[in-house]
Amino acid sequence: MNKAIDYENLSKKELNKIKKRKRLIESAYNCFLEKGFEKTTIGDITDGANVAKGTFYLYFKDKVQIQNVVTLYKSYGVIQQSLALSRERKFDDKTEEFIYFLNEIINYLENHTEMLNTIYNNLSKGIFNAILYQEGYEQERDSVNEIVLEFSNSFKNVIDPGEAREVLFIILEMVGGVCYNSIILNQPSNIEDMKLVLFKCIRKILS
Amino acid sequence: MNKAIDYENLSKKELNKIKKRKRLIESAYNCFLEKGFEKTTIGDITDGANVAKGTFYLYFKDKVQIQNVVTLYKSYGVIQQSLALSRERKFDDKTEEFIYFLNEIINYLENHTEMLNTIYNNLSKGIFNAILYQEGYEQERDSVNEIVLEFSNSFKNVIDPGEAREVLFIILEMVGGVCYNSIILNQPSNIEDMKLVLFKCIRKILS
Amino acid sequence: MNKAIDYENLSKKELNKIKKRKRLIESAYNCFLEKGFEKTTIGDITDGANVAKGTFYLYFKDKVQIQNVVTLYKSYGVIQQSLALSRERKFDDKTEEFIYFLNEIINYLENHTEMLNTIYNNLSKGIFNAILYQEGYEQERDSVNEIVLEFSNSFKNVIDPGEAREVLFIILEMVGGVCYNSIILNQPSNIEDMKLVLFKCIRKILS
Amino acid sequence: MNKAIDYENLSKKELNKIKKRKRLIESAYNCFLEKGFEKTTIGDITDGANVAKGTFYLYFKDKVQIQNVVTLYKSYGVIQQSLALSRERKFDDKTEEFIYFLNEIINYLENHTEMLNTIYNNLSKGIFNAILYQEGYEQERDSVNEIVLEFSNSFKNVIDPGEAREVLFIILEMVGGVCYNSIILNQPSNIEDMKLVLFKCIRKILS
DNA sequence: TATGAATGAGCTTTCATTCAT
DNA sequence: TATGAATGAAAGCTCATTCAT
Repeated sequence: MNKAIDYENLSKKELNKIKKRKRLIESAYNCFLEKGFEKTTIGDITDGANVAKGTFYLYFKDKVQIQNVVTLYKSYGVIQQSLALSRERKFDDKTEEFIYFLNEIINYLENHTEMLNTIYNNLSKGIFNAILYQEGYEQERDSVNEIVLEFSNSFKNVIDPGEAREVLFIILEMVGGVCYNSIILNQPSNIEDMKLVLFKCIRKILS
Repeated sequence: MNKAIDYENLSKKELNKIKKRKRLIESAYNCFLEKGFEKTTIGDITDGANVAKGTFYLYFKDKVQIQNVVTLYKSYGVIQQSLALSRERKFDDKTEEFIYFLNEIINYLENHTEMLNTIYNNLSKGIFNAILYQEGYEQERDSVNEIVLEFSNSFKNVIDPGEAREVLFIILEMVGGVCYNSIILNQPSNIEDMKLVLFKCIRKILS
Repeated sequence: MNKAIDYENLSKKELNKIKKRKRLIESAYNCFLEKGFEKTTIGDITDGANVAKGTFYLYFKDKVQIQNVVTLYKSYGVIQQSLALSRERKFDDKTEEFIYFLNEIINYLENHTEMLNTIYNNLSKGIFNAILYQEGYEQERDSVNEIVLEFSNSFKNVIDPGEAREVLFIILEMVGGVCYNSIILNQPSNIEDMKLVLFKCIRKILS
Repeated sequence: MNKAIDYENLSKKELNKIKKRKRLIESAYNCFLEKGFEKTTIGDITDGANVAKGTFYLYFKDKVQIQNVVTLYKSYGVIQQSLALSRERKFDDKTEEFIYFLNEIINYLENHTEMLNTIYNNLSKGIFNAILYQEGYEQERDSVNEIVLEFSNSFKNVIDPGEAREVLFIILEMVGGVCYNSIILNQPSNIEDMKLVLFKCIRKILS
């Protein structure tokens, strides 16, 4: 069982907390999209989530933390979706499945530049980096661990399981950096050209 | 005489005001680059310009106005520089000189994406649009008028001088829009491809 | 039951809020009397009420709003007091009781010209007019509604209950206008002469 | 010669200063009537007088001083006008002429309650009191001295010329106080009743 | 846990007053 | 004298954060 959170054994109370946290994250995401990070007040977020202002601080330290979580949360959504699509295809080769999975992430971001502009102009703060290892991101860390485990298992023959986590993060950081610079800034060149090189590198890493 | 402001006949006092205004604009530009628009306070701007807080309001109505002026000001800088480069080349053909001038603007923006990201993600608010005709932008308007005059003279045989201003603004708005969407968003395609089409259109307008 | 606010069923917290609001109103009243409206700062009001400056804005939108409420509040006090005195007399005739009530209001204002000068030179803004129907005056509106109800019941035989509110306000506006002009400006003549005519009119309305 | 200021021997420059001062006073008067004392800024006053802001401080110490001067100035205007009317009548009896003069002042104030409400709710600060003897009111003092001199001459048989000034001021203060309280506050009774008593007192003083 | 009233630091803005020219 | 640019104290108002209930 690789579920980090065993939803079936959670009490009603605990489920309620998780739901409330999710409502806060969704509300924050909508507010950030609508009015931007600075113009969004804690009151806006709690109003949108239908909770009292004080409740916010039971779930998040401050506005910066929920911004990070929103980024992580939305990143995680993209990754989950891309993962599902790659599994559907029932690849024989794990490497090709993984490349397909990365390609789906990139496609998604290409088609959702509004995410790259509002939330993901902090893409480097997202799932791909060190925030995860700080306090206050326990729940997100659990979610990410599932993916790490799957990656580790898939490539246990080529990647030392003790280093699988690091390799995955290096790869995702590469993807994230390339997406932001290429899609948003067109630097150093367009995303199609970048993908060719990127995937060549990744294939080498996984061989 | 196409100088809008006759700097040589200005009193010391008037020169001082222009300098102080420039200091405020430069300070605001630096602050916006460093901390972003929202995080920048009026105090930050006046500190950086070495003037008292109240002084800000002698020159600008509020933070939004100085942001617009910063954009205009920096735009104007780019345009001046591009204009100088195109003159240096001593073109025989006015159209080719103008195209070269536009190309230099585009090159500059390609190489200064930080400007496109901080100031110029409001490119449409810049030199290319209607803010100029509102109150509070008198000085900027003067600067822009010089360029309009030169354009009008260069193409008086093909463009009705009474419409020269409008034509120039249409062209600059085309350039501005293309730069923002192509360089920043890579939409609809990369800037090299866009330039070919863009210049073809402009040549037709000026023939 | 004609109590708009059921004080007995209020939680301690709600009672506290009502008390705090009252303290702010009393403090504002004292400040306005002492230093006048313009010279009074929000800080003066909150200092006098022993609360933090920010707290003011939990109860009132701005200084103009609390001024209106002070006027309403003090008006309401006068009306309550006059109402009590008229009930004490145990009139058989409702009209005479009502005239007596109005007379008490006028007597009070004659003897408290300082109120007419500080607060009530905006008498027309007081209980007698449309502010009550704007947002932000909910609590005052409740208080006034009690009086309307009593009036409506007393004269249900001569005044259509659906119009009782309007009739009462017309009468009070007459009284307010007459008091201000006659007591303060002695226009068109002194208050004793005015009262005779005024009460004659009102008796006709209620017959 | 009872002219305090010899206008014919003034240089053009000095006349100009007097005119400028008058413009400031008139502008202040208009502003105070329009927006009230507090809401009026020094800038409003100097704009209305067509002078620079700094110029204000060459003529007046601050806003309070010009308010006093406006009061004095306007008071002086009323007194001059009333004086002219009383002279026109060519009374034989100096006392009756003086009473007539006072009556004209009162009539004027009755018919210009807007002055009593804006400027003259500080009537006691006006011509009738001690401000005159402070610094910064030299020009106004000169104007008042003319009137004192005339009064002193008229009643030199009944009033010790060394006390004439004081007696006149006592009488004017009586008149001022009565006007304000009776016209504005209707206290202790209406102005017609008050006048009878007032004039009886004054006749005794001058007999 | 959840609430929302209370707080006060910190921001924007105004304007009386000064002072170099 | 006259000017008006410059100042900075002081006001209004917002909002992240705390804490008693």
